[in-house]
Amino acid sequence: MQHEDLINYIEQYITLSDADKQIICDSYKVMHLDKKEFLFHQGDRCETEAFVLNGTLRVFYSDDKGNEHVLNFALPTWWVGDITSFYEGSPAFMSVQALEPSELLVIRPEQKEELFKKIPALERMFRIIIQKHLTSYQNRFLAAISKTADERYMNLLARIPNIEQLVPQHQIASYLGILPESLSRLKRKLIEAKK
Amino acid sequence: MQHEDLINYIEQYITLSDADKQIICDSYKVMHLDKKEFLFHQGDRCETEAFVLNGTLRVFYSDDKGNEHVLNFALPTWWVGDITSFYEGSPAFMSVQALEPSELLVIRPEQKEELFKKIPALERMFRIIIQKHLTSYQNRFLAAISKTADERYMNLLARIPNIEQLVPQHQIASYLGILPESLSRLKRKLIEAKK
DNA sequence: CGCGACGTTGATTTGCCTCAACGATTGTGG
DNA sequence: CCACAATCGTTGAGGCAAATCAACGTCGCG
Repeated sequence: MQHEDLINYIEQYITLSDADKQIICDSYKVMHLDKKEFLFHQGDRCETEAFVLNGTLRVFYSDDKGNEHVLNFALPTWWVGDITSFYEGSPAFMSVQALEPSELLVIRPEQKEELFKKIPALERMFRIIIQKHLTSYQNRFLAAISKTADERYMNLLARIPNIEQLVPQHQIASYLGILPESLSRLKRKLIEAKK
Repeated sequence: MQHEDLINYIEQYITLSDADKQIICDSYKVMHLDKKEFLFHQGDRCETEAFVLNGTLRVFYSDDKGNEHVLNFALPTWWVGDITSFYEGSPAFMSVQALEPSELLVIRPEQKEELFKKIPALERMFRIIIQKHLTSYQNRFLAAISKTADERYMNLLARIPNIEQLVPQHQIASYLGILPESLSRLKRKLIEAKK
């Protein structure tokens, strides 16, 4: 059953009847992304919100100079989407692209409205998830202005120990807000300091 | 009528009956803060969510080294609070302090639950507000890693032209993520460049 | 009045960027 | 299947933005 991980995830937050589970399975469709394929592009409307079953994705913003900045990664059991675009229909602020072949469970805005009507308790879960995202970006911002790149890197490693195996190094550099060259030097410095 | 500004604000989002307005007026209590007084402290539970009627406040985080970082200001018609602490009862991530004598309309968690039951359309409004906050912090983060302090300062001035009259300069520096000395130099450079 | 809060200026240091070059690996078309 | 291109990580030299440390003037207020 492909929806098993999602059901388990939701049951961390709320209790589901068998009927609820069936509704959820019917609402979320399996979707495959090839490596480098996009879930949606910055500027387009984001019409899919996704739960990652497996694979790895990156969420990034392209600035006016054409530089890409990784806002986040998306790993199994994480949610990915542009909520403002998804709910309000505005152009997406960022792009989402698979770094590896990935399996997702996706839902569209109308279906999500339906789902909320059928299982109102889900509203609470998603509200909490949005709050966590908000806190996460507050922390990223604080780290960006008050910590060195070394500290931010160590911090990332502490949160996602196997991140190096999951995404290429220049994507990690982008996530940290530095250049690949700087991350390379930084890592060497850390290794030499450890001796 | 002290709740007038709040009613006007809400009516930008949803339509209110006279009965709704009465409910809102009953739910939000007027609160006064003296200069330097706190709405709540980092680490405490945030039991008040506030709508600013007038005055100026700062939202800030104290890091492990004791340095304070301004996450945001709060000006008339802005909301201020720690949503995660407010809803989940966790310790507040930041502190909120009045920079000037300020008038607020405040609500407590239980009252807000009541309010949502009576006027469900408000849930939608607050969801949109949270999304805007999320987008705002994404932008702050991106600016912090990809723009110079000059650009961030110009950006702030564009968004809040009279910010210099509202808050002292070292608070602005903190908001920008730089030291007061740097902001002072930066401003002189901009003035000289203009000549 | 005198103290503390605030802003300014100077000298020096540091963290990361910029530009450039170069191996190693991956992947792709002939 | 090989050859060549593209992608990725590393290393070096030099530069710049902002931090750091320190000193000083001004203003407002108890």
